[in-house]
Amino acid sequence: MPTERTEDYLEALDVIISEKGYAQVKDVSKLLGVGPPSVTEMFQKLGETGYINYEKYSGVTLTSKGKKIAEKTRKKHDTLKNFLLILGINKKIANEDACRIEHVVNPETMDRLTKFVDFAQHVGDEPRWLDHFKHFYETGEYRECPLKEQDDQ
Amino acid sequence: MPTERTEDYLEALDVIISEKGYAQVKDVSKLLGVGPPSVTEMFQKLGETGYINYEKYSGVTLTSKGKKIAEKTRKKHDTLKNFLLILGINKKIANEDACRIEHVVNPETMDRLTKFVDFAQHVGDEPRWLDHFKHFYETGEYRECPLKEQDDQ
DNA sequence: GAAAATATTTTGGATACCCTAAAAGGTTGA
DNA sequence: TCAACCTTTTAGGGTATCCAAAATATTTTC
Repeated sequence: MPTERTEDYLEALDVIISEKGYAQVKDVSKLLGVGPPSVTEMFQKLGETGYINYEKYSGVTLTSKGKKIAEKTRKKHDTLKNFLLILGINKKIANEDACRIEHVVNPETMDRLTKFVDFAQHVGDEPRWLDHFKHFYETGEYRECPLKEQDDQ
Repeated sequence: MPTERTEDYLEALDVIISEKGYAQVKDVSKLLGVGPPSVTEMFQKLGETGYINYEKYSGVTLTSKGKKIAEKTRKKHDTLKNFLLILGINKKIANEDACRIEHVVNPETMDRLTKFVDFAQHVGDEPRWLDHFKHFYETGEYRECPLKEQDDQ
C-alpha cells in the first residue's frame, strides 16, 4: 500500500504531467511546497517501487501502476471537493480539505458520498432541500416541507 | 500545535479517564493498538508539554490544557460520525473514518457539517429528502419533489 | 514477606518524512 | 567552447512515530 505522502506525490505528478507531458523535480517541489532534495528522494523511491519512470537528471512520467493510484486519488479528491462545495464551503478550503481527507476515507464512505453528490446535482438547479439547508445555515430557521402535513392528515 | 497523534492519544485518554478516573499505559496501548513503549514515550512527551499529569509508574490524568484538546477532538469526532451515519454508513466504518478525518478538517468545514447534521436531525423522523437520497442510493432512481412542478406553474 | 505475575520503563533500532549545504550534471549564450 | 546559471543529486542531520528485548517497579498471591 502506498503511504499518504506517496499518494500526494503521485497525484501531483499526474497533474503536472497532464499539462506538460513530464514532470521535473522543481515542478513537484513548487506544487507540494517541499525542497528539491525531498522530491529527488521520493522520485528514487517511486522509481524503485515501480510507480514512475525515473532516470537521474531527466523528467519523469507515471507507470500504469502509478497512474492508477494517481487517478484513484484524483477522483476521490474531486468527489470530496464537490461535496464540500455543495455544503457551501469556499473553493480554497474545499480543495485543502479534500486534499487531506482523500487519503483517509474508506471506499464505502466514498461510494456514499459520490452518490450523495450525484443526488444533490441530479436536477438542473439546486434541489429544494439544499436551499432549505442554506437557509437554515444562515438563519437557524427551518423551513418545513409543506407536504409533510398533507401526508399526516 | 499538537500533532495528529497527540490528538489521538489525548482523545483516547479522555475516553478512558471518563470511565475509570485515570488511565494506565496498558489501557491506551490496547485502545490505540500500539505497544507499551510507544505509550510511555508519548506519556513523557505529553507530561513535558503540559497536556497530562504524568508520574512514572502511576495512572495519568489530563490537565485542563489536555482536556481542552481532547474535548475539541471528541466533538469533531461525534459530528463526523453522525454525519456519516446520516449518509447511511455503518457504525464501524463511520467511527474509523471519523477518527481519521477529525484531525484534518478545517473549522469552517466542521461548522457546516455540524449545521448539516442539525438540519438532517431537526425534525423527529428522517426528513423527506433524506428518504429520497436513500432511495436514490439503493435504486439509482430520483424521486422528484411534487412541489417543484406546482412552483413552476 | 518473598516469589510469581503483571505493568512500566529503558535501550537500541527502524522507517518515513523533512531540511541545509555542498557537489555535480546539464544547458545556454556570448 | 566555456563560464555562468539553472537543476538535480548527495551527504549529513533532524523529528515523530513505531517496535522488540531487557531491565526495573509494582501488585498479587500463597
